[in-house]
Amino acid sequence: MQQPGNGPSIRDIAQIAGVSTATVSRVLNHKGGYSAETEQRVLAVLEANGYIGNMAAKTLREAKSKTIGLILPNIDNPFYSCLAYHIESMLYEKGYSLLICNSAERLDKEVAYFRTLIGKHVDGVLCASPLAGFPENFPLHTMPVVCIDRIPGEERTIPCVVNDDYAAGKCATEHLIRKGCRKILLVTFHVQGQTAGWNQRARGYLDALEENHIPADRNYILERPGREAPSQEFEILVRSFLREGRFPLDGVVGTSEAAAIGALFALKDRGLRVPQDVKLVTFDNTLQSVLTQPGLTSIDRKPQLLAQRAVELLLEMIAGNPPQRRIHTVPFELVARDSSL
Amino acid sequence: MQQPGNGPSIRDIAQIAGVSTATVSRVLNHKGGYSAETEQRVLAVLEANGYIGNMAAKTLREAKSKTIGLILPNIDNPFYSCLAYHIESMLYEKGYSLLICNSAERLDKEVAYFRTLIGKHVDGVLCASPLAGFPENFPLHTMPVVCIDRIPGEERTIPCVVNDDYAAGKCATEHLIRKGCRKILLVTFHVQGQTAGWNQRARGYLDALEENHIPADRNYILERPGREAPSQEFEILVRSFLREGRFPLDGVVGTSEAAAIGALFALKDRGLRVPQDVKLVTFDNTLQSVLTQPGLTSIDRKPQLLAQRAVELLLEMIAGNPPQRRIHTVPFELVARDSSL
DNA sequence: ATGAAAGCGCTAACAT
DNA sequence: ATGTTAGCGCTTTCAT
Repeated sequence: MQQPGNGPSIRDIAQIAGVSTATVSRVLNHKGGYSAETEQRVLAVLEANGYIGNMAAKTLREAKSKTIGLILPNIDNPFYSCLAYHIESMLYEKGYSLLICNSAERLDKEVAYFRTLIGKHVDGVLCASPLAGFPENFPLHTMPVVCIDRIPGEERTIPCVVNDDYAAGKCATEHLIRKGCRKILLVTFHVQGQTAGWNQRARGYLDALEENHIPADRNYILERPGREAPSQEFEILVRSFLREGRFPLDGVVGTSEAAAIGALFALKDRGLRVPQDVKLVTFDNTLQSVLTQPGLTSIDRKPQLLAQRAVELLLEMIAGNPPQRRIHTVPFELVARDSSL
Repeated sequence: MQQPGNGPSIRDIAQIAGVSTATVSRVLNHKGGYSAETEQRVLAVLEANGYIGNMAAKTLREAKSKTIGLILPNIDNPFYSCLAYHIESMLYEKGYSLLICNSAERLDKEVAYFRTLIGKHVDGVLCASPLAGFPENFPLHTMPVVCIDRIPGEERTIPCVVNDDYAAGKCATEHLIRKGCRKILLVTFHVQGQTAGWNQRARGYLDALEENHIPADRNYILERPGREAPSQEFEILVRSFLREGRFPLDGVVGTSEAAAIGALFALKDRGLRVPQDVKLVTFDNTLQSVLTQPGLTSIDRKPQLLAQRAVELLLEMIAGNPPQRRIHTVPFELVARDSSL
């Protein structure tokens, strides 16, 4: 079979340089054990013939591929594309390629991708997904895996890098309370089968209310299934909440940008002014939060830091050093904008 | 060396099933030449032992990897992440994985990635980049390549899928003229060394003016180098244009969302109302165009169609059918919003 | 219908 | 310092 790009193989190079394949291999991998003169000659032949190593052969031999898999629910969501951007950037510097696996929130796709990744001998997997619902006997633990932004169920011992979602939910809610809000709506998504962030954010919301002696009310929690629902879905939810007219409202916490944007559009449509009538806080702080009018006060989850910690952790694991802790927390920051003035 | 996931190899399976590796391979690949009984037995053993094929071995043997490379300037730009989303989705259905290569507009990174892709024996490359400035002798043509959204220089015979950027630039400008604009600013980015879209869009802008007997004025063309400049860069450009105060203005064509958003912010800052004082048209029509106030009239470039045509074309080439035409044009559509009311 | 064996390009253990 | 060679897991040709 052909060499990639129809170029020369290590054997061709060896022949031209008048050495053995072993020597070429040693030079290629800086293993030492050759004279400076030989090195020069081999290097020159390599260069002159445009040698490109056959990674398949190398992977077959060494069982590593210099490739990392990234599983995420939706690359077209600005939060995840930002995460992917930083992950790619860091991995590139370390000589790794990135296989993108868009799970589209489908378990079957996620499982299938994981099998593919194993088959391709990736050196590790970064997973912005809870890994919930995998078959009992699935060989998840035969490879370094780090979860981002999701905490897999306790039965798994997979390390993860997350924000303190409980604290973030509390922080967002307290911000509104500090601004004088008392009737605060929580607009959130709902993901099955995980110890998920949203849950923690909702807990933070509830505790913030309680600590400030504001009675919680089930009617003030709007939930929609699925991580990646478009804002229109949330807009419908909030519209119907407003239509009933039974519930006074002066604040909204959206646990995703889609949730907050949906709420914003519903409020505007209803003639409610933000922030004068209703104040709004959201999560993720992507460019979207800057573009709306008013700009959205948003919990910045520091995607670059999440990416950095996750990559560091994964590379450590690949190097053979198991992580000390299971859960790694990255700080967040509330960025105040006009929506909660 | 180990099998991926420490699972069984084809030899283990053969042994357990009491057949030869050749037979297992034949069953795996539905090649025929075995009894129904044998098939059942092998299939059962495969299943029972959680066999996962070693793609490295297969790739080494067959010189194909069921993997496609995608080179793009910035995965965190909503237009490209949308493109990536659709490409991934279609390729997944066809059994391919996607290697993401974020060139960050750096030629060195692009070249390095291309070498890596060759080494990994990818079956083809999709490239949202002009492939300009590659070394003369670079083995670009040893692999199926399709360009998206960029037309590589004439010296290359690489097929591409694009919009008619000239027509789109003209369309955007004519839309403003039809709305009564006569003093129209073009805010655009500038990419070196290519027969680039922006160029065509600018040409369309100029021709639209000419055909409507509006004199073109070099002062009304604001250019910024680089495909991926943030909106702030364009905002600065437009601010200084407005600050001079020498130029009456009633319309702006931004050839990217960043350009238009920068312009919008600069106009607002200057106290100019959109669309009453100045009307605005942009390109790309991502969610961003919906979020600003007012919503932006935008040229929808149909990223899903671009992705679809590009993937189809590439898969055809991989199947051994060279494309009939070099340039494949995908329609665009102007979506009117409040910014040009 | 099935098996034996060669070989894809590379690395590493074992010569020398 | 350098060469020889086995073998990673797979497909395929050639036997039978």
